[in-house]
Amino acid sequence: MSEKDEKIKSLVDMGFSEDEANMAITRCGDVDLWELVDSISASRITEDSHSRNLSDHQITDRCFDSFGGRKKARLMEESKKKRNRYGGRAQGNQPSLDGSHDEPMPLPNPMVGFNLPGYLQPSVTRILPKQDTGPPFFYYENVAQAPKGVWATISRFLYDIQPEFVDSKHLCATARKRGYIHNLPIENRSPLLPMPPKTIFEAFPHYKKWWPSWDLRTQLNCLRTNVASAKLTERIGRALASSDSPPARSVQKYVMNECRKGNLVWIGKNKVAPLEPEEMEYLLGFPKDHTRGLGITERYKSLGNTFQVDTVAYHLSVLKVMFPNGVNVLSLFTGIGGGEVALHRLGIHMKAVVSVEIRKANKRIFRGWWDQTQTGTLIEIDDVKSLTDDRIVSFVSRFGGFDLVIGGSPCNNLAGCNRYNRDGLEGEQSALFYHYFRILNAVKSAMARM
DNA sequence: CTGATGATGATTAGTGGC
DNA sequence: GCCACTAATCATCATCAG
Repeated sequence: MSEKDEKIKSLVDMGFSEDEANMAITRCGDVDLWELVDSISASRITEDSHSRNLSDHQITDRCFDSFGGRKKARLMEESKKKRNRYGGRAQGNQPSLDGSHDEPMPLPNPMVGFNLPGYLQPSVTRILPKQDTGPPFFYYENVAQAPKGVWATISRFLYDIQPEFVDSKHLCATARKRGYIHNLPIENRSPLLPMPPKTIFEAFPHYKKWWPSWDLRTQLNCLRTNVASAKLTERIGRALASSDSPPARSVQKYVMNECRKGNLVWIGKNKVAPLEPEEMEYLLGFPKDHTRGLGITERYKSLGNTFQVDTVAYHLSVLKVMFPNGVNVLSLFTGIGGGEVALHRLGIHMKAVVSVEIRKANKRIFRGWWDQTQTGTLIEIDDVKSLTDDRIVSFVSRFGGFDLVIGGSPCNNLAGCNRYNRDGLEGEQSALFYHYFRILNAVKSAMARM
């Protein structure tokens, strides 16, 4: 299969037609896949606004501002340069030859977003262009520590809105460094109450008993989808048992390294263990036993992939006064329903949720929670690829539009702990981001015609 | 066939000495 | 600036037991 054919196949997989793919390649030449997507989306929306009633000034302005002007100029600029994927390990910090470079997207330190409850930092004020404010509101999430250039690309697609990077360790006892791009107001936010504990001992007081004085951790690292093996925790136990008290520095170093990597806690003398699923549910802001009923492996996988509810709820809290009668939600990559749990805990009624989630285990958990706690309408869809523009128009018509489009697209090909397929935003799963983009634009477009 | 288990580095950013 | 070092990280695969 030629390179061109592969690109066409990828674009078709993303939900574009073969004609559109061919035209984009003709227009742009031999450029990266994401630039082709950009080009197709630009021409789609430009056509859309041409074929529509031109008295709709807001939409017309919006399209030409966002795509007709800036983006085309930028495409010409950037299509000249070759992008340097990680893979050439010999290249290191090689400066770009033509002088151009991706605009840097540094992660803030401390990673506290625009503001956080209880932090007396200067609260950021931001003014979004009118065309980027809702309706609909949207909320997009992914891992903060993605490969270079990924967040710059995501931000570019999502209307050049600056990501809000937040480490959930500032809100709860476990780290979770994530980037959020949204068009929600950022004033007058309010946290879920009660505020979750921020330290390991506050969250799990019984671990004090066996916690050695030389383990200085007060918070846990990011909860992931896998757990340390029993063999590993046994090795740690043996190393400590055959050591002095306190252990030699080299032993301490080995043990602490493994404890940090595996998020291990002290459950006995010289005995460490990974967290239980129930403890993860608690740290992440879910109700007790939210994922109960799945196998242990599935529970860890589902929990490792979800939102930290308090963090997301803090951002979504501004919706409460805006929608006293409830919201219609389009939920992409729903997972176990972190966004919905956040809305529920905020006391925001969900009139209807259209949920797209492909894993059966997640669907079962979410459906179970919904049936027990909600009275609104739930519509389940398996795959973002099958949520076509036509179906979106139909849903928008049926529900009178969506108030919130929320979702975090797959991080598989972005996450640092992936040894095998960390190939960036164009990776097999992470490329589904472009469906988030496509679907969001389809919703905006359909709602503009209401 | 399905689910549980155990083993498997690299890419980033930051720090501190020189 | 350069280099050694510390540190964190929504994962994947082969294999095994049932």
